[in-house]
Amino acid sequence: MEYREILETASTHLASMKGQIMPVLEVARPNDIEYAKHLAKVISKLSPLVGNMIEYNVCTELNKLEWLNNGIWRRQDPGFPDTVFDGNIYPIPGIEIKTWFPLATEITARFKDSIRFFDDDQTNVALVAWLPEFIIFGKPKIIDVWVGTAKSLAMARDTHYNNPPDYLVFEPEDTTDRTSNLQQTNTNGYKFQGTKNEFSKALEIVKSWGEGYSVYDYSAEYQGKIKQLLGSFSYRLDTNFAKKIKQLLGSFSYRLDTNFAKIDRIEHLELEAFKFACIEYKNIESYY
DNA sequence: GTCTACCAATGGTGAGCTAT
DNA sequence: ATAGCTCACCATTGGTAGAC
Repeated sequence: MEYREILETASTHLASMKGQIMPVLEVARPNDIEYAKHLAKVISKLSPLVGNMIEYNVCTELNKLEWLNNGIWRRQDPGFPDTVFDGNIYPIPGIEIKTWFPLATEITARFKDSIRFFDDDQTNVALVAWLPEFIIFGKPKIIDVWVGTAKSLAMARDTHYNNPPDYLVFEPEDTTDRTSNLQQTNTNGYKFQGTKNEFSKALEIVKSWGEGYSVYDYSAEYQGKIKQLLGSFSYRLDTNFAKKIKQLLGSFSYRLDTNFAKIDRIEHLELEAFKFACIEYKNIESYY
C-alpha cells in the first residue's frame, strides 16, 4: 500500500463513524430542573476530556481494519499528528484529530502547524463533532466527521490571516539546535496596535516591497521583511523610549493574537460547509 | 530521584460592535 | 431593542532540561 492509499482508506473509515456512541463515560440524567439548568451550563467542560477519549478511540477503531501487515496506527500524545501509521511506509501517513462540541460558542480547536511540514501531503485532519446522546446527559455521540488535508487547512489559514501591515503571520523560528521540548513548529499571528498615522507609515514600507507584497510567503526573505515591521523587542518594552526607538527602526506595535488559527475562523470552504451542516444539531428538535 | 525554571500549546468566556 | 458575531484576553496543561 502506498501512503496516499492508506490515508484514503483511514479517512473513509473515520467518516463512517458518524452516529457512533462512545462508551467511554456517561453523564447521569438530571432529576430536577434546577440541576438540568446547571448541567446545560457546564456540559462543555467535558470537551477536553471527551476529546482525548475520542482520539484514543479513533486509533483503536482504525486498527480494526486490515492493513496488509504494513503496520499499525499508533497514538502519539504529545506530538503531531495525534495518530500515525507506524510501519514501513514513507512518508509516514498521519491523521490529526480535532474535536468539536457544537454547542460551545465557537470551534475552539486551532491549527497552527507550518505549511512547510505538508509538502508530501501525508497528513490529514479529522474534525469530529460530538454531543452527549441526550444533549445534556448520556454518553458522548459522534454526530458527524469531516476529513480534509492538513495542507489545505494551513493554506486557508495563511491566506486568510496574512495582510501586512495590519496582520502578520510568522513561521516558526529555526530551532533545530534546541532540545525537543524547545522546538517550535507553529505559526503565529500578530495584529497591528499602532495609531492611524503609524499605520500609514507602515503601509508605505509594505508597498515599497513591490507587487504581491500581501501574499503570504514562508521564505526567509519575506519573513525577514515582516519581521522588520514587528521589531524584535516590541512585545517586551512599551515605554515612550521604546516607541521612539521603534519609529527610528521602522517597526511598530503589534499584539500576539492568541485566537490565531482557530479553525472556526480560517474560512476553509469545505470546513465551513461542514460547520453549517452541524449547526443543525444545535436545534434540539432536529436531533430526535 | 526530586525540585525549579521555563516553554509551547490549548480550551474557553464575555465585552462591545453591527445588522436587523 | 436585541440577536449574532468579532475579537481581546484569560486560565490551564503537559512537557523537558538542568541543578542539586
